[in-house]
Amino acid sequence: MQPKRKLTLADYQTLAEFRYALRGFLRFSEDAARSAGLASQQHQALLAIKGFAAMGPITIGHLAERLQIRPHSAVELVDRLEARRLVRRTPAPLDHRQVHLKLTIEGEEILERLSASHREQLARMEPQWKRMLEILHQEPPPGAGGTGQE
Amino acid sequence: MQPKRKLTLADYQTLAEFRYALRGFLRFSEDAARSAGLASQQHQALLAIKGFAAMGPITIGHLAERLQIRPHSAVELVDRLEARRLVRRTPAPLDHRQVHLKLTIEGEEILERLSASHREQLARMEPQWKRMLEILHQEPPPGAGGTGQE
DNA sequence: TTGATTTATATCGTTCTACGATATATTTTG
DNA sequence: CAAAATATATCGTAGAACGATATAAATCAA
Repeated sequence: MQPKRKLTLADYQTLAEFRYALRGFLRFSEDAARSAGLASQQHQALLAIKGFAAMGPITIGHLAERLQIRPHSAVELVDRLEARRLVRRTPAPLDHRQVHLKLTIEGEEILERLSASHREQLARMEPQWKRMLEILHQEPPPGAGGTGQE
Repeated sequence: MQPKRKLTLADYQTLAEFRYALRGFLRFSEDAARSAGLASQQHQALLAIKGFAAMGPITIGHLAERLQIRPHSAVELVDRLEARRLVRRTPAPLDHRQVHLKLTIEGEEILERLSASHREQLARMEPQWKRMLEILHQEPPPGAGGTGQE
């Protein structure tokens, strides 16, 4: 359970840089969603519904799993999306407890715009992220752990 | 401003997979922070303070920039951290408007534990993330865009 | 130096999202 | 058919960030 080696200042810096990059992406995404009139989680829900489509219509429970939230939180999220006419609930024919979710035309349109800009942004960020992930992955050679400062 | 090519179902799936992986990491991080008795943002603030240390003591304003939040939100975050004795404010000697932030011993200890587990988790996730980022980066050849399912 | 402007931090009230606890409807099990 | 399990829904609460605004310190203009 103990870490294999002591963390150096450089390790903290790398972790902090990674978080900074992550925050940068999340802010981009949040701003993009807000520009489209959505909360970030609403955008992510649209994407999860659309991305699941190939496996059949998604239920509230599956949506919750994809977003890593509790099912009853997904209920509330879908409530908001349905109020904005971006998603529609349909009772599942086989199991009447379940609800199937489907994007409306408007939901599809908003998601398409957001997905296009996200794909571009992720492509832009890819080299930086890759570099940071590699640094985090590899163990530095012994004696090479310094502060890296000055 | 228009996307270069139409998004395929596979594109949505890849974007959704990427978000799913991201959510997975964020949930891991949130759970880890919660286990240490912290909110996720509190953990991220500790990391940002520590990671900035090589560039000198961090101010509220710099912390806000690193976390991509407004300065007055950083104030509130630091309020909570100081209440838990994880961070201490010190008036900046040169500019008395500024405040310098420093981790307490307890703050250092908690951060060290969390950073070690995060480094391991990121190393675990690295291959998957790298793969997804590459897929998002490269343009698929024309006619190759399918659903990718089954 | 003094007064105006800018910068850094702080305070207040509000909003959003997720949560725990709980409820209802439907399916499955015995 | 009754009991247990599953899926979705409702209600009240809490945490974090925000906009608007306030205060203190530094800088600039003349």
